[in-house]
Amino acid sequence: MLLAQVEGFLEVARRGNVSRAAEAMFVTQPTLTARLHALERELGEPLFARTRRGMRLTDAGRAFLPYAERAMRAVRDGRQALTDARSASAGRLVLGAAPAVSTYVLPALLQRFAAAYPRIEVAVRTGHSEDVLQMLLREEVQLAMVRMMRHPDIESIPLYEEALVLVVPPGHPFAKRSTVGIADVASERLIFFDRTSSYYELTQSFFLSLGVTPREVMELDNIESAKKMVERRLGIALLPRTAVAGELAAKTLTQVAVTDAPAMSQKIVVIRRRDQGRPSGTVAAFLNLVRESDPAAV
Amino acid sequence: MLLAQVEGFLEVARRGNVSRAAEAMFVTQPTLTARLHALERELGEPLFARTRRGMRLTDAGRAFLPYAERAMRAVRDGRQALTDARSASAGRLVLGAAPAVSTYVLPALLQRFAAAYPRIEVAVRTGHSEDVLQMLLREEVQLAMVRMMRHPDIESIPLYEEALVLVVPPGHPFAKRSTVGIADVASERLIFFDRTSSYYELTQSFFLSLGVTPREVMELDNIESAKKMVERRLGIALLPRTAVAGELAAKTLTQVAVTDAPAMSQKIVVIRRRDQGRPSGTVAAFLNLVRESDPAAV
DNA sequence: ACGCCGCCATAGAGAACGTCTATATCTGGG
DNA sequence: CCCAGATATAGACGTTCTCTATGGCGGCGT
Repeated sequence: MLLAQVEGFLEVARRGNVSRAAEAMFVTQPTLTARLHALERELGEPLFARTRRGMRLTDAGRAFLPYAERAMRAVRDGRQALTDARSASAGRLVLGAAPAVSTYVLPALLQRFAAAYPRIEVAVRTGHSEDVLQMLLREEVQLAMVRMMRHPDIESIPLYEEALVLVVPPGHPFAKRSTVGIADVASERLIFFDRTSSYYELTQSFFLSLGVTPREVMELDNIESAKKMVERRLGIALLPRTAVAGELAAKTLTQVAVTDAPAMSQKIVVIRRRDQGRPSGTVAAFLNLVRESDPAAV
Repeated sequence: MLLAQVEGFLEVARRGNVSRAAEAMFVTQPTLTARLHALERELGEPLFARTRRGMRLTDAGRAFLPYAERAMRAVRDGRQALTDARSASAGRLVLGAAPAVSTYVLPALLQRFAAAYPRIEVAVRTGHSEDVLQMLLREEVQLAMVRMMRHPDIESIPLYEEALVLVVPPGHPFAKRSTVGIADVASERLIFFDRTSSYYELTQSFFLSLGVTPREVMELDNIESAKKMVERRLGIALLPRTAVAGELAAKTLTQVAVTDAPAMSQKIVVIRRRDQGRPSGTVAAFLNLVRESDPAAV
């Protein structure tokens, strides 16, 4: 069965006249007649009664009519759905994100995304990078923003570089010095966050590689609490730069450069299943927005 | 767009494998590949991501999937609806009927019809034959059971012959005589029914043609009341045979033959719009039942 | 490391069928 | 009595669909 036949059936049923229907469909009358005959042959029943005045539906035709309309509407809507998806004017996007990204980077990004694509519904699932990767592989999320990881089935798009910066409370002795050495840091009371996070490992290995044993004072399970501890002068901390941008601007925290320390940072990337072809629809829309974002603004 | 393409899309989406899907659809793999390519070309977007392991839906493919399913389901259901209609295993039938038919003939007919086709929904609209004809022409009913009428746009199928019979109460002088003459009848008190009915005209013209003026006693607007009047010995009546079959059997009324009267009867037919082709579905089912009915049983 | 197997894509030939123009057939109306 | 307007039919043409055979690419097992 051809959709052209179904369409012809509907057009003729509407107009009761093959010639006019053919004209409206930009085919000749014999063509449309042939389509109707083919459809009737396939269905094994005449759909029209031929009269001198034109074509009238038979009982069978009347019975088939609503289904034909439904089928054509489904195809039409399907085309429209693809157009919508292409222009990303509507749809749904499910993102995964590591906690730091979810808390400090995504809000601004999603604000702009929602402004650009108001009809796209967005959902975010947060978890450690490894967990989010699993979500992506299970196709529970379409995109994920996590620290760079290698996996054969994913491709990565660089997002930004997340540096760990040393923050101290205002008035701290370090705040007055333009720079401090790594040895200075190790002798301070340090505040760590989230032992299960990759940042924790990063920080630890950083000190270990320098043969320095940090004087751990406190360990919090989230960044926000760690910031508060520093603000209350309970210690100093190495925190992701994006997580303290607000406090630095508000001068409730002060950043101190560590001169002899290697750059402590990890790359944050957007990852995507490699087997889903070129991005399209809502996914492409989000990636475009990410790409055209001013990296400094992130 | 071809339905074969949509079907192929669904099959491949389900199995994630062109070769298996092709096998299931009884075509070769290159054929199915071509169908998918054609569909993607027409929609202007890849629906599948080709991987080493097979075919995976892209975002666009996922967006299109529900519409494809809907379209195929509509076509499948449409086919089924036609099959149902053909076997008349389900559907709807709207009948028109003259009052006498509706009251005395249809019940038995519909009882058997409902038994044979329990899933067919039946509606009956009653009116005088002329009005029912108009309903048929306006396609408010599919079939009508009325007295025989001529109209260029309808065709008639003989149903039965409705004779007017003379009925008298038991114990009436006529009841003891094997036959009565027309003159005897005219001198009795007669009960007529429904001045607007064709039976009324038929009866009147019958007497007039014989130069006899009936002594009208009573006129009721429905047959049922007329019967009651006769039973209460208020007169005798010429009534349709089907209307008094029950009373004759129960011996609450007695039929008397009128020897010198011409047959007073009219033909009851089933009529149908001529331009609706050969009957099918529920209509054909009803006509078949009518045709195979024992005429005596009506 | 090598070859085999399973995957989809491509090429080319042949058949099928969809579409066109032109014409036939029927019927009601002027 | 012919014409207008309806659908059906015939035959030629071209597209396109489907087939067989083959290619290319990776993974997996030996």
